[in-house]
Amino acid sequence: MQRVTLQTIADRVGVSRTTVSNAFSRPDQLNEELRRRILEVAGELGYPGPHPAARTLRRGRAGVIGVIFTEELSYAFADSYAVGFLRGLASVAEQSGTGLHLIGWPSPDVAEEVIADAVVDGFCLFSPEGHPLVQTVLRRRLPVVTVDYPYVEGVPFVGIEDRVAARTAAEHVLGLGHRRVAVLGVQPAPGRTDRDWLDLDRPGDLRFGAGRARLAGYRDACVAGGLEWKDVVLDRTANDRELAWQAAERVLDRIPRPTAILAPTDEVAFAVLDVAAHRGIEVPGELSVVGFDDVPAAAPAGLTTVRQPITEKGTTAGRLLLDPAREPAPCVVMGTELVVRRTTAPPPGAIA
Amino acid sequence: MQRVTLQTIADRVGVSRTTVSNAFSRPDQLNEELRRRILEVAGELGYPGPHPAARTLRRGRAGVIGVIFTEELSYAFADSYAVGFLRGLASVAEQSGTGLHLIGWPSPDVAEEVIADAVVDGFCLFSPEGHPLVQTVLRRRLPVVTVDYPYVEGVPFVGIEDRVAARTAAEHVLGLGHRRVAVLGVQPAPGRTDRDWLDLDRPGDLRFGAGRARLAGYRDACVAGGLEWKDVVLDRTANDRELAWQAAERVLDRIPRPTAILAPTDEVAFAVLDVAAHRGIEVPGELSVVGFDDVPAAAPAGLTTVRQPITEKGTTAGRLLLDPAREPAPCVVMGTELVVRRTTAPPPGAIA
DNA sequence: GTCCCCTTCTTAATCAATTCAGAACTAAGG
DNA sequence: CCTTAGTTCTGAATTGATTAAGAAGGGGAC
Repeated sequence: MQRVTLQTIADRVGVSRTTVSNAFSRPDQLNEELRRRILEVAGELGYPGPHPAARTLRRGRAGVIGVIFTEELSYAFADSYAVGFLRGLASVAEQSGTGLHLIGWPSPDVAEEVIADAVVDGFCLFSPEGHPLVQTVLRRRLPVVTVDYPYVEGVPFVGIEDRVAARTAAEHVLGLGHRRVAVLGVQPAPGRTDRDWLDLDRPGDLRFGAGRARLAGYRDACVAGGLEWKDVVLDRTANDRELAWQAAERVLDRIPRPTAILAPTDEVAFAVLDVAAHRGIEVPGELSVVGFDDVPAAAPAGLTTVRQPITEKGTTAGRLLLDPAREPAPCVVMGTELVVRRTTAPPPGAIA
Repeated sequence: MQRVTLQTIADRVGVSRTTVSNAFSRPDQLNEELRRRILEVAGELGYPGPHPAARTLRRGRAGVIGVIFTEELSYAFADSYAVGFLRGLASVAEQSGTGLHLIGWPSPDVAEEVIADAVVDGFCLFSPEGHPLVQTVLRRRLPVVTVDYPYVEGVPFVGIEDRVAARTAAEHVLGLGHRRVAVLGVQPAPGRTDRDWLDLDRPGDLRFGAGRARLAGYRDACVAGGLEWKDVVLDRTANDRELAWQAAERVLDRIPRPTAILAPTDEVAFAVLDVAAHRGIEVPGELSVVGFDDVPAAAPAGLTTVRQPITEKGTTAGRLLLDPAREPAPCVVMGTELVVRRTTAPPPGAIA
């Protein structure tokens, strides 16, 4: 059984391949009556429609943009921040009939292959933790926009001032009078690295984006507030419920216990709140907690956090990708805002 | 400036196009030294690698599967059930280097076009509410698996026994002694239909899948339990925070107030719990609530609900799609389980 | 010396469409 | 009657690769 192509139909109807193509793609180019006959024959033969790959090849447009994650795809869906971003991106993409091709990172090799093989019109690098595959992506010479990290000269960018934003969060807590402060850092998913990225003075590395920047912001505020950075309780975790829970336990078991915890993401902050509830530690009476992102669940939970325009980041990235390229490459830095809710208060024993 | 293709490189190096192709795709087919030279020239010329569309065309394999949603993509990311499913699907897809092409449904026309134009090796129809685009999808004559709804003869299927599962949920509540029961139904996103789908005796329609089945299950239990179906408070909502909230308000404002609410999804159940909390209605003292799905947030919230294997549905669907086709088309019906937690109890005034 | 195989490379066909330039014909305007 | 325009269709070129078949050359076995 031979495959059914435009030619098959053309032969059957007795017209040229061009005419059949027009019947599908440019109805105004042929007689309505003939077109009906062609479509009818196509139906009889079970023609699946013009072959998308052939069409893409000839037209030079795929109608799809690739979204690349630093982590496994499953992780992307598990994280509210990522989900919110995708929501924004999807909403502008679907307006122009553009699909999303999601690309995860099961292993560097596979990712590299998938990126090289993706039938797309452009890429969105969504990488809160920086992205080691930037070069692979740039090699494709397609429009690209990076989100959060890394910032690459000449490549459109969307992000926030992580360091500054983190600093305001820390200042809020210090301003309330806290002196025993703990800071949690996110690192890329477990096993991704064994280097001591908590060392903020080590030169930059694409792999550690927002996480390190936020950490640096916390330090800025602590140092400015008269705390020794080495006295601040420091621990690391990943943006993963299980690991965050463990980190929260470690920090809350410290003696003396910190009176405030700065979490690098809301997900981590929730883990801290859960552990505190389990331990019977009162929030904010005995413990203040600050998150980062202001994911949808933060408001109902009463979490004090730094709001960033999650969905808007997505829509902006989408527009940058779909709009005709501009010079110079746009670099959009969005605003953030500290949202004080019910998980922060003066430390116990403070004068009210 | 001419585009750089295999031919450009071939001419420059002085070899045939085939050899250059082999340098990229079949390294064992040529001399290592020559290969190095070819790649070097490719680098100098800024060759972006073999064109994916051309490659796909020739090879007949895209390395991508399309996932089609009944609703807008943004909605897909907002719903924990969908997210969980995608997580499962993504995990098996990425193992075989297969990408996911997500296709939403901004409007029927656009969706139709996107489906026709998607460069994919198969489709997964993810449609808790049934899917009017099945025909469009089948026309592509690619492997397909439908999830939840609809079941199409000859097409692999993954789902659960929604009606039976819903029935056990209702039986649980009735068994506790509740007689004033309210049932909420999900319908597709607002504006998708104006037909009275709450009429369970109306003949089936692809558009109304799990929602109606669950509703029917609730009715089964009520009728069997000696309640008149017309005495059961019935309201409709969509699987959307805002609309669910409004529906919950309507139902809780009824006089006499229902003592138990059966929600068609956990998302809707959460809305009911929120409204109850706002109204100062005690759960489960004054009101019992049952959800459906057992999304991750259900456990911490203590929600009594029907568990279905969300992520496993995704992995199963993925395997069905990627594995060589089998005859007859597999039809996987997965198990469900009532999980009783802290949102259900006997009605107020019942004998303890 | 001949035969056979292996490695390395080339030629030509193929994948399934789109698009540009132009042909054939009809209809209208002057 | 000639010109111009408009509609409808065709032929050939083009998109950028992969692949099967085959040629050229070298080396080893007999």
